[in-house]
Amino acid sequence: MNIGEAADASGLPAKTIRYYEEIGLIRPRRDANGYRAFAPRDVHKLAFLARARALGFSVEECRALLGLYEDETRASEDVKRLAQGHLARIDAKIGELQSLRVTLADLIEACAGDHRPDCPILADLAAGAAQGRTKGRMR
Amino acid sequence: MNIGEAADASGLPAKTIRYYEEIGLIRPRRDANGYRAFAPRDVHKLAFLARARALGFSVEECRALLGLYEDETRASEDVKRLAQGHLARIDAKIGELQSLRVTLADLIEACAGDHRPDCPILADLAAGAAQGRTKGRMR
DNA sequence: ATGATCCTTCCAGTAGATGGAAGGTCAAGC
DNA sequence: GCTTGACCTTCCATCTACTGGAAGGATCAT
Repeated sequence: MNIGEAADASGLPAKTIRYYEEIGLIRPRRDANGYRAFAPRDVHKLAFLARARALGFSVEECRALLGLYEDETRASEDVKRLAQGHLARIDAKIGELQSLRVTLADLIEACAGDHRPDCPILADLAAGAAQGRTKGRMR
Repeated sequence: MNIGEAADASGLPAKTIRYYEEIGLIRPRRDANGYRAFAPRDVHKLAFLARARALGFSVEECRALLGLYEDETRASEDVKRLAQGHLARIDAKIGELQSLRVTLADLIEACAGDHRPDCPILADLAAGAAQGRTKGRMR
């Protein structure tokens, strides 16, 4: 199976597959002509990686997950811990974004959005660094 | 005012300030010795940038915002449009993360997290690429 | 044989900094 | 006057996770 087929089968672009080989996530053997030859097992790993990346795991986390996946003697505890760490980061990110969202939505609402120059958004950016938030929300 | 002071005053690391100069966001003048000399106006711009970046605007959006801020004849409409675009991207990102969060939390909950190798998380990653989701949630 | 479509490697670029090396400058203290 | 240390300067490398493209070899269909 050449890289094109492996790409179709795994859902990853060929470029990405080459990159994953470069960083040592997979090691497909090579045909006599130098072409990469993907065994079903390789394609399976690629699909695993694609799914793990889609769930937001970092490439290094994916490496660890793949290692655990291939280790018959793994403890599910290790997998769970890894996933929990990732979940915690996602939650942190969501919280961060929701906080931004509130501030930004307030500012947008306060802005007339017409042809005049007066703008609470710019006013906040200019003053906000000092401390002022819209609507005087201060801690 | 040297870069160290400007950094303290604006809340941005000196490295970042140099970077912002490099990409043309600010143009502090130079003292005879080659040191950057920050006028209050420069520091104000840096603080503006720090706040805008903290709100998640991209550097290019910050450039545009700074341009609007300095343009007395701006229309608040333009600022608002920019901010609305950013808000939309934040909302999209939040949605994406929340979706990941649900899947991941389900998987984590299903995982015993003990010393045994059986693990629904790995099972999902291995099979998930095909289509299976935990709890058979399919569209 | 020829052209299209594969495949290969290698280099560069993306965003937004950050770290570090090598070296110039300045103010204080002795 | 000289050293020490805290500044400052530039330049280059590194990070994440790819992606784009150039140059060239291999394969396939006609």
